[in-house]
Amino acid sequence: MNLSQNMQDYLKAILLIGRDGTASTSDIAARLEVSPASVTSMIKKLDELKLVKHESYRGVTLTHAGRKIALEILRHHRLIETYLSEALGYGWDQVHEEAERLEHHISEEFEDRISKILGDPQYDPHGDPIPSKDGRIPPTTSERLADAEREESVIVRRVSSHDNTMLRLLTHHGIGIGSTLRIVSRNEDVRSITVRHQRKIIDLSIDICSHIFVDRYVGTTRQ
Amino acid sequence: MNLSQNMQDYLKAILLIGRDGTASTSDIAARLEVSPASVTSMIKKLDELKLVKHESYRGVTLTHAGRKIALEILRHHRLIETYLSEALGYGWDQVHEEAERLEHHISEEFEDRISKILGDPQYDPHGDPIPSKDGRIPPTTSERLADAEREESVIVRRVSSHDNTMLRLLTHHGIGIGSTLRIVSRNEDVRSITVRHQRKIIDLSIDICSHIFVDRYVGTTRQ
DNA sequence: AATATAGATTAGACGTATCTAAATCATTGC
DNA sequence: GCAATGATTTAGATACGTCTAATCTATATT
Repeated sequence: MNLSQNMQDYLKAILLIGRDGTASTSDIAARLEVSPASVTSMIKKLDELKLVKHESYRGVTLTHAGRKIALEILRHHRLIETYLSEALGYGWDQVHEEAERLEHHISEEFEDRISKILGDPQYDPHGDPIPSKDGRIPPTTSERLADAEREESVIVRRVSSHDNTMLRLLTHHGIGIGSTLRIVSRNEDVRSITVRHQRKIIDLSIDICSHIFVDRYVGTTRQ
Repeated sequence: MNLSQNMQDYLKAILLIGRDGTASTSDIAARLEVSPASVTSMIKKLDELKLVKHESYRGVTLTHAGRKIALEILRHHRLIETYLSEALGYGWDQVHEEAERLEHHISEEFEDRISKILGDPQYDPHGDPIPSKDGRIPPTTSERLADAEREESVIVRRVSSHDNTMLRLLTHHGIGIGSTLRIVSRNEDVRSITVRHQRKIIDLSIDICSHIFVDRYVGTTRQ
């Protein structure tokens, strides 16, 4: 089964859209930055290949075979991001674009070797889970910093954005995966949250906070 | 200037064909395993982009701009091969295919980082020269083991083949880049050369020997 | 229940890269 | 100097992935 890079991208997009397994044409179009018409025609081909199930006007879901391929590409992506970060010294704001291209072109050999060198990591530099070879996805928090209460302490587990500016802003404040933050105040009027991080007081927009996933701090940490 | 992967492959092929700068349609077709007709139509496009100069029925040469791109791709290829070999533990018989795909998809950032990590190497795992960023090609020998005389001693500098079987055969005999060989006899009748390598007597076909480039041994070695 | 609207699909086109078959050119042998 | 041969180019077709414009469907509103 040799799929084009584009087909792989469609499958990955459908996987990542989530919506309890179903993706709409416009979801996919927005994500891949193509027209809805292009999505429809590609969906048709993927349906014929039994990689997705398409119900006209109702959305599309991955079949088992399609999901398997999507997970493999996602694994490639996140392993590559991790490798770029750990082995080549890339910043977490630089890894996405490079991985986006390379994910389609590495061999299984390459995948296995970098995974092994990295110690078979379960999370990438953004805290996103790396699917295992057999398609299992490590657990993740779905609590958003945006929903945290005043006086709470949280640990940053995942930043679900590939927006370089946002990532660099966090880096600038010294905030990364594993950072502990204390919520000083919620400023609903200006749509921001003030946090304390290593003695520094930082004001983060709700927009940013909704991309930051956290564990409530309870004295233990997940490695 | 955003070139398709295919266009890059054509430029690289023209560069590698050598023939004092000129490549014929059939040379390129053979190398890329496409029909001569496909080559003609691609050449036409590259000519319009001023990347090659095409004289109908007479062959094609790279322009300065085209050569620059071809050298960049070649640099990618050989750096990647070197990286796979040095950092990821690939054998020299495994690196070509992987590099062939990846060379089109790495960023300049990636190129720079792996080059630096490797100490800006000048030769890849097969001994082929890695073009520098400014397009210079390190020197190489053009003396073939196939032309060496009885009683001579030589040092293997380059193996100009990506044939896995051939490379594995050499590995099996412990022969690699830098190996010293003594020519025991030339066996013109059976088209082979017998060499001594670390006390072992090895019989190599002329076919293989014509892919092995050597320095005559004069007591000093090139690093 | 009828209609307005948002979303999805179809129709028809374009650009890229490939192919086969047919035609053309260049060279070499006689 | 011409014919034969081999290489090259042209012509016309196919497959892929994209687009815009037009049409159709589902659903929410009144």
